[in-house]
Amino acid sequence: MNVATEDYLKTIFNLTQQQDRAGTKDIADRLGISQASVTGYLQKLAGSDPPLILYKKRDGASLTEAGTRWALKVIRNHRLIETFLYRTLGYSWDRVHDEACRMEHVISEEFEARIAELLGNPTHDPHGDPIPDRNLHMPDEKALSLAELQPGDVAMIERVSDSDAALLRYLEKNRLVPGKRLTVKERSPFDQNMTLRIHGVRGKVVLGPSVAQQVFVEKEVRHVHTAA
Amino acid sequence: MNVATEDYLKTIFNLTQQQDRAGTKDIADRLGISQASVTGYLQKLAGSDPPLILYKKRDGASLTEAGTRWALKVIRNHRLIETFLYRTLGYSWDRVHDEACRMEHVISEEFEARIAELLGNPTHDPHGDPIPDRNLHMPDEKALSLAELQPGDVAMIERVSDSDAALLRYLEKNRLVPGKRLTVKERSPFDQNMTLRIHGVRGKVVLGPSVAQQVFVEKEVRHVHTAA
DNA sequence: AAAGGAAATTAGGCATCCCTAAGTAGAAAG
DNA sequence: CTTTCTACTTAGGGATGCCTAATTTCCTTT
Ligand SMILES: [Mn+2]
Ligand SMILES: [Mn+2]
Ligand SMILES: [Mn+2]
Ligand SMILES: [Mn+2]
Repeated sequence: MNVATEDYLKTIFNLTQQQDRAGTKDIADRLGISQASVTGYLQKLAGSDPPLILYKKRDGASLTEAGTRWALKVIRNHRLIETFLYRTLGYSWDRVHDEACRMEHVISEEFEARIAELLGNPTHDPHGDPIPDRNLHMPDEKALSLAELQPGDVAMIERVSDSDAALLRYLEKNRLVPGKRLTVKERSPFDQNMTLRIHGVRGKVVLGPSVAQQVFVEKEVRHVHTAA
Repeated sequence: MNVATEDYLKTIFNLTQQQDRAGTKDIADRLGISQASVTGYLQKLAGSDPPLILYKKRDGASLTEAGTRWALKVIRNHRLIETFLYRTLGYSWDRVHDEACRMEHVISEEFEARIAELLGNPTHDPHGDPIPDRNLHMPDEKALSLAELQPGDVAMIERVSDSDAALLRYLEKNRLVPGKRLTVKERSPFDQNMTLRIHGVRGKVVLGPSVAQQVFVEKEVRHVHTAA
């Protein structure tokens, strides 16, 4: 229906995956607009019928049932489009986000259904983010960041943050893509740099904490060798 | 860049294919907005830098060089998207227009280039309209309407008007699609109804003039049998 | 308890793109 | 030549979604 509303809902959804409420400043930062504009728009979204968000002055916003449904619809569009651009049109994974962020607001349900079909109803986008299904169900995204691992940990890359194109190019160059397994070799106590071995790839990779925080993993349970 | 501007330019382009200037009322009718709004917007388009249209009070609008280029870009997007929806996603030809009219404003040049490539640089959209090439060259659309044919004429359907979905469904049901050859059998002098035989299809089709006017053909030169 | 600072809000305003109502210009008809 | 009709323009205004500047609230620090 409406580009601004959809981008607000999507942003609030993403923010409330980690915290329980989305603050005015965080929303403003993500959307690249002023805090004052956000305040005004939040009031509007809370006052619409049906209300799309719960909003208490000075306490941020969270989505209502209606808002969540709408957000998931946009997120499904976004991630399906990204997958389509990547797989069918041959886009590189750092170029799909902006295109999807514009297209997600204009495609019809027919378009959505047809690309989902064409792609075989994919469950994850190129960055590893889960795609809500037709009924808008989406598995919980576990949020264990690579930065939280310790030396000796083995993990599989699940997904990476997709908003910074330069970061995506950097990650791809270093083979830090969803599906790859890795072992944490070292962790510097001073700058928090991590040294990794990526399985099936020669050499080691050293990552600063700002990068490691943007990569999310599933940790493998290590075999425990206790002396019997 | 801008949805409103692009739809105005596209509309003016289409109108000036037949007349030399696009009138305020015609533009208003096509865009479904008031004449007053059109007047205001035409003034803006004429005053922009560079000017996108030539506009003289009470004398309608025509595109400048810059305006033509922009219009052709949007038309290329539109027709490529229609072709893509039709061929790759399996849309029916009466459903591609609205989707394309929304998407045409948001896709990047990369998207345009990639679907053109995927489709093998098509020269015509599903309705038979020519697609401007990469350099925005487009062959002249000849505008001989089926309604202008006489009994005995043989012609090939080149293109059909694509703005009315119900008409498109009707045409398809009667096999009046680009590429088909037909012979005009009769023409009623009272209501201008035409009776056609479509080659390779059983039976005859009777078309009223309002339908026949929306179908454009290339007439075949008939063999002339002169007594020597 | 007071000061400082970050986050949020209010106030006022601007650009865009549309509207209705009222008036004007020009062409066609009488 | 005058009336009438149509197309067109002007005037005035509304919704949307953003802005900056100023103020308020609340939390942290001292
Ligand atoms: Mn978006
Ligand atoms: Mn993504
Ligand atoms: Mn359009
Ligand atoms: Mn078409």
